[in-house]
Amino acid sequence: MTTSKKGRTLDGDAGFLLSLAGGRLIRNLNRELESFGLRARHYTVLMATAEHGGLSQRELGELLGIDPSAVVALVDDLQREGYVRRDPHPDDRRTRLVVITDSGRDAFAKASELATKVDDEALGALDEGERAQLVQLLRRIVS
Amino acid sequence: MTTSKKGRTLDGDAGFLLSLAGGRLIRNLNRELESFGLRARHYTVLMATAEHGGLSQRELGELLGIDPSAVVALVDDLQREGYVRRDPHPDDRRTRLVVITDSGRDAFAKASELATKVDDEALGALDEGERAQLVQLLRRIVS
DNA sequence: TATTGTTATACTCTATAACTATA
DNA sequence: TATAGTTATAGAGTATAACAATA
Repeated sequence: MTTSKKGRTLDGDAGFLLSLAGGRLIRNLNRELESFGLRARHYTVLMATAEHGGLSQRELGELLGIDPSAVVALVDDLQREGYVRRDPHPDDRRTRLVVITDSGRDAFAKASELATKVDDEALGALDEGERAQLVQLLRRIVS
Repeated sequence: MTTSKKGRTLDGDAGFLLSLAGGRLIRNLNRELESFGLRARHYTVLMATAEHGGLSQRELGELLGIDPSAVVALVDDLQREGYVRRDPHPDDRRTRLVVITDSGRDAFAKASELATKVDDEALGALDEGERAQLVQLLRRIVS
């Protein structure tokens, strides 16, 4: 077969493989977080606020790849649970800084354990070095 | 700081990075495929049927990580465009084999070029060897 | 009884536009 | 004029349950 209409294959398509793997991890994490009443998206917001104190909602959205309008609903949920606060920005009254609470840190620590379990299951086929390699490659793609 | 409530970080979370990268690639591909009237999902169905002749809808769904009920709508769309046929299974009258048409192969070839462009843009930070390495690692995760 | 394809349905996710209050 | 947050809304994606035809 020497025609040029070869196209691509499932197991060589990086985009397909990335979204297939990512989708699985999100579904599994959602299932684990169900007992918390949270979803994977809430977990990433907690992770971002635990890591960076006092992000604006705009910054949160950019960091996590979430639309600003969606950030509102996520922060609403977390605030209702007492996991984050919305503090006023000292210099700009339009901006609200999202700050994680102590209770939010507790929730994040517990959710992290579940997330680690999910990752370990999904990435079980890789050893430590390969896993670090994967994370490095992904980091360079998304940055 | 020696407390145990460290949790995880955004740039070390494989699940987060995978879904972030996968989401970007899908969005970019959807944008490119818009002129075709197709979405990324349709493209993966074409890819699967181009690669494996005569898959049942059940098999298609498993291969692509799509719910059987969603496969119905995708195949409907592609059949309406003349890109696939639903052939009867020779031995099982419940089953319908999804077969790509010549016109479907043409569409797939063109869509593949767009998908390659999208991948090249998204994975531009990686050289050929690193990209192959990434695909290999992903393949082991999803298999 | 179990399975394939299908329909209906509901819920989540994503994206856009419009509004408000501020800058 | 432009930006941060918000609201409303529509479209896409995902998941479940139920049904008909067939195994």
